[in-house]
Amino acid sequence: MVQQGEGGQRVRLSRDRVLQAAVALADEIGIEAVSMRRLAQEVGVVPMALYKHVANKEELLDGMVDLLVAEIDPPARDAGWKRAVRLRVLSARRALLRHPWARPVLESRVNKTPAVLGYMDSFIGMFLAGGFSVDLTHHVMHALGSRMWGFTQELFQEPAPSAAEPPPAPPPEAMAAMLEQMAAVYPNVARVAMASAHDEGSVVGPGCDDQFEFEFALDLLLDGFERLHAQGWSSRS
Amino acid sequence: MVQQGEGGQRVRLSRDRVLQAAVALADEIGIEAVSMRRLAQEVGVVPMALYKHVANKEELLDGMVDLLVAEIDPPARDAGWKRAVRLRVLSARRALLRHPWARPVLESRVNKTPAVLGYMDSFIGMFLAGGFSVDLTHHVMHALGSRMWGFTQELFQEPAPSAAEPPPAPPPEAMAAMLEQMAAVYPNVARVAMASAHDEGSVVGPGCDDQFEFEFALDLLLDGFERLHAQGWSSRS
DNA sequence: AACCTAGGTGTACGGCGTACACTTGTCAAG
DNA sequence: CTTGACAAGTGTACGCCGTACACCTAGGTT
Repeated sequence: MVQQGEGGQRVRLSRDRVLQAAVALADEIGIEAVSMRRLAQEVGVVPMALYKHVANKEELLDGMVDLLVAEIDPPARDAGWKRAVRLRVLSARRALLRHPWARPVLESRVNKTPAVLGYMDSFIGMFLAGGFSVDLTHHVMHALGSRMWGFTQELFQEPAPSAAEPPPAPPPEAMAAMLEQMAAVYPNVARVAMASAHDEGSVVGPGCDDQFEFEFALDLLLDGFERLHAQGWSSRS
Repeated sequence: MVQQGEGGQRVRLSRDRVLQAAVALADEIGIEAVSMRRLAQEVGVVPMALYKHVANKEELLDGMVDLLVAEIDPPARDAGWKRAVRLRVLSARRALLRHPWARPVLESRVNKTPAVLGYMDSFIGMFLAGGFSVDLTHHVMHALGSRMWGFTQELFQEPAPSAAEPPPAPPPEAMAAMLEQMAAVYPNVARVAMASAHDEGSVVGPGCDDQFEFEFALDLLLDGFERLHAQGWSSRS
């Protein structure tokens, strides 16, 4: 995977090539396995060479987020605030699903880059353009929270696909016993887990449609926003 | 801080003492500074000694979460589902605010301990007891997402209080210039930031009431849930 | 031809989690 | 009181990590 020119001569590194490579690598092996050393190896260079292009690992991660943000569609024009917000969030979500590393990285970021601020700015702009008061817009952005980025803290997230293979699935009869025991100790969890599993034929496993859940909550919030907006809600009241 | 008995003799370690110490240490120095080595030093023992009480660092973090969960109040009795859920979430939030390390740790957890499952089970139970269908309960739990734990992904989280002191605040006139420039590039961000800052007299900084934002979004969701419940909503429709 | 400098190298340091072989302290049975 | 077993604590070591710092080197400018 070492990047080389025709005659074996090195291709010059650049900040952009470093960031692109980092994104590709994280897509491939997972963010927790991306180290400066591993990335350097990937671009065919000694680890310290990377530091000529990014100040440190934090800045590398910031740069990766910037690349992600660039994948999110701009706001739809003439669509009405609600539809525009919905479309954009779903676009963000698509970008996020293409890059599984992005969620934890976004969560960990503390300093906002210009690209991130730009995204937030234009996001806020959609509400303001829709006639929302500055006040309501503010609270509504908080209410959206991470949904602005196309994700929510998942209740049950399946363990990340890692190089280490998971323990072998227990045999079906043991599984049934486990389920029974589970139902005894956590009856409520069992009830909703069973119900959603039933609907799709899968006995266990996620058994619920991530995208559906996401849109369910998103629409619930958007409908709430609409109601508040219509009744001229303000935070001093 | 080495734990010793009267005559200087060691106090026996135990899993519980390890976990308690880990929580206290994380409260004090921040979770990112808690290492097995640092924790061992805190309890007056060599690092490897900890492994006689927890299998590895992951299990240590799981144990810390369990301690946190134990701080959350049980569901209120005879309060109606909405009030019960609201009270409980706010109790979780209080626990979370006492332990700033908990949010990132909760986010990173992948295997649910019995204590966590127990919390979720009784949480789900509040909706079922309120007459919610299993189906609606399922989606409603997803909609709550991390709010069940008393937090949401923050839009602007202030940098964690770390040992390293932050760069000195720029002089006020430079600040004004920065704000002006910011307003030019990110007009919408500037508008909502200004407005919320204005209300509280603080020129900049968070300038918005975390608790208020949290309750705003929580109530928006709960009201949405109520509406769906009242109209007998079901996911197949 | 001489020089400058941006980009790439090599070595090293202090941290991390934890495997593995060991000593030590405690307590129950003989 | 002795003994021996087992749990608790120790010491050393390995392979990772991010990155400071001094150095070399290839290209382009003068």
